[in-house]
Amino acid sequence: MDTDAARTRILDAAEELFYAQGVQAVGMDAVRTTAGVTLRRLYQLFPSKDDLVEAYLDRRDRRWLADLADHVDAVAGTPAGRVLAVYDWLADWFARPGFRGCAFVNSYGELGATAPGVAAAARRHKEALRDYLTGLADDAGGPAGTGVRLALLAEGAITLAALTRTPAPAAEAREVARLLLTGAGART
Amino acid sequence: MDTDAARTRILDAAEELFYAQGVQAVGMDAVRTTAGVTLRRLYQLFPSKDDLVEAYLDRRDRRWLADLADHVDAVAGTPAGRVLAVYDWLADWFARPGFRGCAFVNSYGELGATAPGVAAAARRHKEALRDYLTGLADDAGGPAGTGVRLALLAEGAITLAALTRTPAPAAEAREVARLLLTGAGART
DNA sequence: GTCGAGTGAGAACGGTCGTTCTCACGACGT
DNA sequence: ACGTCGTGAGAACGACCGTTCTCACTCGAC
Repeated sequence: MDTDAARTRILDAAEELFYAQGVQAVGMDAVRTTAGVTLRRLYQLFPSKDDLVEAYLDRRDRRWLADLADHVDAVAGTPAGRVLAVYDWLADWFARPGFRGCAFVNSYGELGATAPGVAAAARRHKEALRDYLTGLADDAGGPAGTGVRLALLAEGAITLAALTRTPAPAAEAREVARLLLTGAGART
Repeated sequence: MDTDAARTRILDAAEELFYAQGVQAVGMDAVRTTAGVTLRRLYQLFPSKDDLVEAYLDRRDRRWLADLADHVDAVAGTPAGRVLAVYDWLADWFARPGFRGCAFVNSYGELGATAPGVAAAARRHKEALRDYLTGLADDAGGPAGTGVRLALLAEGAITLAALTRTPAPAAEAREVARLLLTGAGART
């Protein structure tokens, strides 16, 4: 098995286990077993668990935002429709088996106080989401500040969907987002 | 020292340490030292760490909601003003030193997958908040479903305030809440 | 064929954590 | 005064975790 394949398998295993159980609940041995690589190889590619955790978050950040953007781009609707498509995608995500909230929020709560790299990764992720939503809001002609409010709604929906174990918060957030775009102050 | 005083000191220490550093990062020995009780006493009152964690969450749930309700009750305004006071209180909370997001969300991310008691406590807390906000929304004459949307906004604000380390999300959430109460569909 | 470098598999190590045990001491009933 | 029971302080125990080491083995270079 070449290096790239091993890297991918390790990151796949880490993501599956860390997301489902929390970082601290998963030992390096479990990652090794799930990935099917040797412990030596694991430490060659990721010299410490911290490195592996940050690599896991980095890859998930890129993939999550790319998946979201792909879904939005697949919607050939009005700019406002593209904004609402964000919450449809969230609803899909919430309904997927194994959904357990935002990996970054979870990791931040668990490790943010002691691992600066984790805290920074979580911040970067949320900033990227806010910037993306701000772009969509601007395209849709929403009033200034709509982007951060859309992010607020998405964030609340993710957390509440995780805790209540239903995708319903996505629809609620979508409805409020619709109000923000078409309501007082907005040029529809 | 009598039993009640020891209980209080232990819960104070547990809350301070668990909230600041995460549950798994704090050993029972650290709780003992901070509380100034003997290890034997600690285990007499809380037979396992799980018990201590659940007691910590239970007490925090009650106190947090009571503090919020106290602040809302201290506002002698209109019913809609009482709703908005929730977000003013959140802004206060976000600005307090040591603020690190919602203790329940943090604990859920860390332990929810393996500790059913923690997951249940987090769910109960969020349900209680949603019910409280629904009551306020009904008093203010908001349309049906406003309560859960207010909860959505509060949740997003808490998470984003923790990650961005600014109290600004509270003001954003307040503004959207105002829109929900006075905007389309609402009987002002 | 022989040598050497790298690999696979897992044992080993140092540290920490949750929990329990030891043991000397002090308060209290008689 | 004396025995007894509960307490305080901390050592001890078993388990686990992150990380490193050992060692037999494979495979390519000369």
